[in-house]
Amino acid sequence: MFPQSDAPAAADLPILAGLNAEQRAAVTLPPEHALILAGAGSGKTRVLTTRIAWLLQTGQVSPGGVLAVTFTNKAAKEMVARLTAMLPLNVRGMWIGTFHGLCNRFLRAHHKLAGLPQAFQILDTQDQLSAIKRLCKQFQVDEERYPPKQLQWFIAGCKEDGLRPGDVEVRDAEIRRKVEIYQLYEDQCQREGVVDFGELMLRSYELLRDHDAVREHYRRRFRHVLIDEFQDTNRLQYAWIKIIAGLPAEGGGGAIMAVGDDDQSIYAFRGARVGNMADFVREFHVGHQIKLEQNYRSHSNILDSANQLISHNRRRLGKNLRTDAGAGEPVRVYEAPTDFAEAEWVVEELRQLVKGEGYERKEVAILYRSNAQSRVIETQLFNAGVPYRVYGGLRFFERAEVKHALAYLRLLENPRDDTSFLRVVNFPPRGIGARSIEQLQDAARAAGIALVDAVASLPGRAGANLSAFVAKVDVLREQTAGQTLREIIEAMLDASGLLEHYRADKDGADRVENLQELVNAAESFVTQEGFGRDAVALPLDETAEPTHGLTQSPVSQGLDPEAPLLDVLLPRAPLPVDVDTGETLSPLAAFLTHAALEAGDNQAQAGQDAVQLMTVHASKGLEFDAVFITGLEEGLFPHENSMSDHDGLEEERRLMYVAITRARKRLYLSHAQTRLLHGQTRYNLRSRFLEELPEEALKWITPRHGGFASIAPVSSTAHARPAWGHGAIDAQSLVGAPLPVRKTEPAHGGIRVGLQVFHNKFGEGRVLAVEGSGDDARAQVSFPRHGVKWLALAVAKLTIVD
DNA sequence: ACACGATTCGTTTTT
DNA sequence: CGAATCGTGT
Repeated sequence: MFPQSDAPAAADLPILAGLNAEQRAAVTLPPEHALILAGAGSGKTRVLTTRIAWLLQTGQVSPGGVLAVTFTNKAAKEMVARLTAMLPLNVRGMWIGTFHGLCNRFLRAHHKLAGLPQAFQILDTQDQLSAIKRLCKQFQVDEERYPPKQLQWFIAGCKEDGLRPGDVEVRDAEIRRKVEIYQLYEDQCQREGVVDFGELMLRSYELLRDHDAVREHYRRRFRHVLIDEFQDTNRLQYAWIKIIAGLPAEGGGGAIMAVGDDDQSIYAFRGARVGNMADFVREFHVGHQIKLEQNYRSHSNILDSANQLISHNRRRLGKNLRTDAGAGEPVRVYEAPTDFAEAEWVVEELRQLVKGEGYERKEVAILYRSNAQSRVIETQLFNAGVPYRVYGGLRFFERAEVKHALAYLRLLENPRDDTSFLRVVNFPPRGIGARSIEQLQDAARAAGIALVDAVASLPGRAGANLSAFVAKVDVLREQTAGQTLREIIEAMLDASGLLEHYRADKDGADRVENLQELVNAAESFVTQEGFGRDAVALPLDETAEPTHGLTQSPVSQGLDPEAPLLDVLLPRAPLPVDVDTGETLSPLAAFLTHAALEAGDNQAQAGQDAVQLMTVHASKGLEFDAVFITGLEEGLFPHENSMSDHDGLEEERRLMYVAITRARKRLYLSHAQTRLLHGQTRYNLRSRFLEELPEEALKWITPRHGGFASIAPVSSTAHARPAWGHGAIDAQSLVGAPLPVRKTEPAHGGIRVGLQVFHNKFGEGRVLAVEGSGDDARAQVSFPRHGVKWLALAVAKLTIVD
C-alpha cells in the first residue's frame, strides 16, 4: 500500500533524500533529548536544518515552537538560509540566532523585569576595557597590581560562571579587591544603561530563573531546542539552556538536540566547557546518542592522519571518521631550515598548485597557530606578487573612526552613556583637555550623576567648551528626530565634524571611505530588517499557528503566561518589542545594537581570487581544496603556554585536528629548524604532532642537502604516547621511519642524541641533535633553564651524565 | 595638545 | 623584531 499522496510517510519526505543512515536517524529522532556527535565534514549543519524542516513538515511543531542557537551570526544566517531554501515556510516565527542575539531580543522585550532601559546599549570588548580603565582611575585602583585587562578577564570569567559579585568566593585580599571592582563596574554599567556581552547572557538567565511566569511561558513554548557547536558552550550558556528547556526533574520542557564535536573543542581558554556534553547526557538522561562519522570532505590519507592524531587524546567521547573517497594523495611534510625558507617553500608550492594543477587560489589556505607567524608568509607572498587575504584583523564596526561615529550616535540615544561621551568629547579636537575632563569626572562622581548632567556645574572656559559640546549633541538630537536612519547618520557625520576632520587629514582617505560605508551599512540594515516598509507593526506570522492554545489578546496584558508573547517576540520582526507596552526600539537604537552584536566582516575583499591566510582557530568550520599548516614546532604548535598541562596539550591536539580536517584534497605540513621570534633566533624541535601521524599517509619532501639535518625526536616520559602510532616506541621504528632522521655520527666525544649532558654554565640538558664533524661538530642541547642551544663541541665542555 | 623617544610585551577570539 | 602603550619634553 502506498501512503496517501497528500500525506507522505514521514520517512519518505523529499527533504530526507540523500541523507545517510546516521544523518537520517538523527533527523528523525523522536522528540526526546539527544546528543549528536558530529565529526568534521559530516554534514552537521545539514542535519540540524533538516531536523527542523522535518519537525515542521511532519507537524510535530509549529515555527514558534523552535529554538535554535548558534555561536556566530554566520552560522545562524546559514541555518536560516538553508531552511528557507528547503521549505516554502516563513521562518519568521522561529527563534534562530546566536546566544547573544537571542538574549538581546529577550531582554529588550522584558526590559522592565530585567531592570534595564529598553534602549540599553551593548559594550563590546573594547568598550568594556575602556569602561574598566575609567573606573580604575576614578577609584584609584593600582593598575600595576590590578591590570585592567586582567580585571576584564576576571569579570567576564565570573559572568561566564554565572557569578555576581556577591557570589564570588573571596579567598584572599586580592580577590576581595577584584570583587569590589567588579561591583563598582556593575554599578557603573547599570547607571549608564549599558551591558556587556556576558551581561546579556547572565541577565537573561537570571530573568528566567527569577520569574516563574516568564520561564514557564518559554518552557511551554519551545518544544524543540537545538544547539549548534555544543562543545563550545560555557557554564552560563548551558545553564541558560537548562533553564529554558527545563530539567527532567523540574518537570521538563522542550526536547533538546545538542550537536557538537568534543574533538573540535578549541575554546577552553575563553570559558568553553567540553564537560557540558557529558553533563548534558547525565542531567537530561539522554537516551539517543548518534555519531555522524561519515566524512564528505577529505580523502582518506588526510582523514587517517586526523584520526590517528586525535587518538592520542585520552579524554574523548570516541569517534572515528571514515570516507568513501579514495586514499588520495599523501600528506606532504616539509622541513625548512628557517621560517623564511618555509615561507618561500609555501609560496613556490602554491604557485605550482595554481599554475600547474589548476587549483583556485581562494581554495587554498595557509594556516598558522598564532597571528605573528603571518608576517613572514605575507612578505613572501607580497614579493612574489601573489594575491592573498588575511583573516582576523580589525572588523568594520571595530575601526576607530567607525567607533567614533557610533559613539555620537549612541549619545543621541542615551546622553548618559559616559563611555561614548568620553570617546568623542574631544574628538575631533575642540580644546577640551584632560584637565577639564578630570574636573568633570570629579564633579559627576561627587554628585553621582552622568557626565552630561555635570557639565552645567563646571565654571569657566572649561565649562563653556563642554557646554558647547553638549549643546551640539542636543541640537543634533532635536534636528534628527523623526528622520530616517540614513539622514541621521549623515547629519551626525556633518555636525560632529568627523568627516571634515578626516578629510583634512592627508592619510584619512580610508577613514572617510569607512564613514561613508557606515551610511551604506545602515541603509542595508534598514532594508534587510525590513522596517522601512512595515514600520513598527507587529506582523503576526500567518503560517505560525499557535500550538499552545494561546489566545490573541492585547500585548498590554503583560506577563500573563497565556498572553501572546509568542507574537511579540518574533525574531524576524522589525524591531524588538516591549511585551508590556508594545514599545519598539528606534531604528537608530536597533542599528547600534546590530553594530555591537555583529562586528561585521573583516575587510572582505571578496571576489578576488586570493589565498586565504588565517589562524587555525579562524579556520574552524571552513574547508579548502588544499591546506598548508605551517610552523609545526614544539613551543609554537603546541604552543609553549599550553604544553605544561595535560588538558592544554589535548586542546592543542584538537586544534591540530581541526587544522587537518579543513583539507579536502591536499595537505601540506611544515616546520622550520630556526625561527625569528621576539627578535631572537629560536631553535625549535619539530612538533610532536608530526610524530603522531600515520607514517604511511605521509610523504617527506624535504630536499636532503647536507647542512640542515633534521632533529631526531626525543621521546621523553613527559608525554607517554606511542610515538609512531602503532605499538610502542622502539629504535627500529625510529630508524626505519621515512623521516629525514640524521643518523648520529660516530665520534663526537661520545655525545649522542638523547643523552643527558652537563654544561658548566647551563647545567644539565638533553642532546637533541648532533651535526658536523671535527672542529665543526655541534650539538643542539635543550636546557630546562636556558632553553635550546647549539653548542660547538670543540669549545663547550660537555660531560655525559649517567 | 601633541610629538617624540623609551618602555614593555608579546596565544588562540566570538558575541 | 614590531606594536602598543607610556612618559617626558616642548
